[in-house]
Amino acid sequence: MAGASYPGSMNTPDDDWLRLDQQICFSLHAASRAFNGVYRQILKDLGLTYPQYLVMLVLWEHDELPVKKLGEHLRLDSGTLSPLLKRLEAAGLVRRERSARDERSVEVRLTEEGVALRARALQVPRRIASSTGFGPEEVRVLRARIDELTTALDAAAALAEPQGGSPATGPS
Amino acid sequence: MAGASYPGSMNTPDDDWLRLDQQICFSLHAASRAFNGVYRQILKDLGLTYPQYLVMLVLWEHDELPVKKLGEHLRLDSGTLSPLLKRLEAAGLVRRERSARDERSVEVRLTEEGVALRARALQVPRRIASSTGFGPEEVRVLRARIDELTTALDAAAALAEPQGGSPATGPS
DNA sequence: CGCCATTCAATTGCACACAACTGAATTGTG
DNA sequence: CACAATTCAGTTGTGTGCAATTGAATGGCG
Repeated sequence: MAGASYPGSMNTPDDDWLRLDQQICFSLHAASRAFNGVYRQILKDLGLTYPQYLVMLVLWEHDELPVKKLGEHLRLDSGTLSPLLKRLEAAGLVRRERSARDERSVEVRLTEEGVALRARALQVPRRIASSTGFGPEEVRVLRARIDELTTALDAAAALAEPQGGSPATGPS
Repeated sequence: MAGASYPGSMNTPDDDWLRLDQQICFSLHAASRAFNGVYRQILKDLGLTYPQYLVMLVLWEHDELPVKKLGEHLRLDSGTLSPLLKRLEAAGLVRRERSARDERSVEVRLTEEGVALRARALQVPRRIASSTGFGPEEVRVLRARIDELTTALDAAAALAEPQGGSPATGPS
């Protein structure tokens, strides 16, 4: 237990880090929820939640996909996707059927209704964009920056977690 | 097909917006969860979740605060904070007591244990920062950009939602 | 062929987030 | 003072998100 002594330290004190930390992690947290809130309002017309919309975006591009692949696109696991997909199925937007070739896998496929919904969804991005006041180019730049962050964070998480890698810093 | 062309307009077509929308909203969603994942690992030692950590950050700065004020700092409502605070209380980190001056209000106050936890939390921001690989300046720039986004989104949500202020009724 | 590890989706348990509502306390108004 | 509107924390219900487990199906290996 290192007794911290710091009163006159010239290094960035831990206290300041704690404040800075609050700002970046809180900023992203708040931004995510703000986005969620705007999407919630706009998607209400379509009867979709924000994560359900994300799933539909993927399906509109792929039309048919096993749950596993869907999870890879969205970085979500079956614990999240299974109940979500059941709701989409109950809403009549998708159909789920076990693959004939591999009985473990479940194929998710759009219904006609699900395909048709895309036409109404085409307005969503424009309404979102006008909410942000950002242009296409600004959006692109910001997205690239955020993706860098995500990539770095995922890499760090992968180093700390799995059975293969032993963290040098044990919990003590 | 849906290839509606806008003769004289260089506007981004709906299809492109949909694709771009997929990327930006997914990016932010993924980044938020990636952050959550990294914090989860680091905070496990402290016995805190990420939102609980955010609450503690505020309390370490204010020491005593009514639930309402806490919610304003974090943009969270009592539906989220009440159970969260009960868990922090069960963990012995905070105490909740009805205000004497206003019986509607509940004052949240750190216990000695809660205050003491701050010393262990001082390492967290450094570990997060190293996970991102971003320097302080990069973090500042990105944060500013994200905050712009949040501000714009909140403003848009406020216009669309409230009871009195329908867009038509809005002040010109 | 039989056995075992792996791969899937689904389920369970816990913790947010948020809308909608409840109920108690306070404030504003006459 | 009485009464209605407002403020505040708490509760309920729905929908993620994730860790851990379950159970069926598959593939590899001898």
